[in-house]
Amino acid sequence: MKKITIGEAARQSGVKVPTIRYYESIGLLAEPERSEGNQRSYEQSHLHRLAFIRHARELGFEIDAIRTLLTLQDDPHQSCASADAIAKARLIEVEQRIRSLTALKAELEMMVKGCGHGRVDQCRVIEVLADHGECMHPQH
Amino acid sequence: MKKITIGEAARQSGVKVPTIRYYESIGLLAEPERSEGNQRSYEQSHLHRLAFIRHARELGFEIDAIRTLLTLQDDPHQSCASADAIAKARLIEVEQRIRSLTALKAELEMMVKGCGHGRVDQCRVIEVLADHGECMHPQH
DNA sequence: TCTTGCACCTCTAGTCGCTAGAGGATGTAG
DNA sequence: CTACATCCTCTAGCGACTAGAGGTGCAAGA
Repeated sequence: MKKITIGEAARQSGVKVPTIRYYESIGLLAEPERSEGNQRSYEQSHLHRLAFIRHARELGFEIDAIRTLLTLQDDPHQSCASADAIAKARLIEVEQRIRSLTALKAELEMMVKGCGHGRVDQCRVIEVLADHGECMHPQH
Repeated sequence: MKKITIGEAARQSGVKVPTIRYYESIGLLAEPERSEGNQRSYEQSHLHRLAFIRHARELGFEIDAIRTLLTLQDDPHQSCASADAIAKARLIEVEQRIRSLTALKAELEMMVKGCGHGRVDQCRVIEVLADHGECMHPQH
């Protein structure tokens, strides 16, 4: 068993050093052994954990959701209904976010296209912002 | 000139009372007159400002970008190149965000569809999170 | 062996854009 | 005159980190 330093763990997992310490401080990652000089010394299991966390964060899961997913992973005989529910909830969030961003994109495109690159008083960008009535999506 | 209280301003602008005070504190909204009893008393100009800010926030512009846009609006003879640049930058951000969310959506759909609703050890949700190699988009 | 220099340690405070709550003053309707 | 809503200021909290200060550990070269 070669010891894995926090820097090495960061390199292998793609999670930054301070973030690893932060995850430990909030109880998301188990405290590793320490070297004689008080430096953290990780096992492979920690690296798996970090990879899991990182992937989940990239998918936009919140820390609390990840906490739940991790406890589920630790008890493989449990029903995966909760995991399923968490993922479904996240999926709905993502779909909603995409819809709203798509509307914003359309509005921004109008603004940018309408900009005559002249003076501010003829600028669609400023104008649309100032007068929401001109906006394509007054419901927002 | 009837006086507009902060509550009334909040109702008309759709910006919450504490948020209005917050905008004032960071210098985004000019300090209004005060009543004898030290209560804020707004003018129409403040309401226009608030509407502008709110719309810009809904479009996802950052406070600093809004600060710039507001100073541009105050000087209508200036070139609107900066406004154009800010809006374009925001558009690019939004497009990027939509692309990445669309990828996440696909991955989440795979996870949810693959979940057999049984035990955790057969669950795609947990499995995909744990093993990034199974992920559709290993580049993220 | 000494020293250089990077990586590590803890701790606090800052980021963004609000939001919540305490504790008190003001304004208005009945 | 008394409720009661609304207002005031101030501080602290949110999530998920990130930055920096001030100090220690450790491996490699001279």
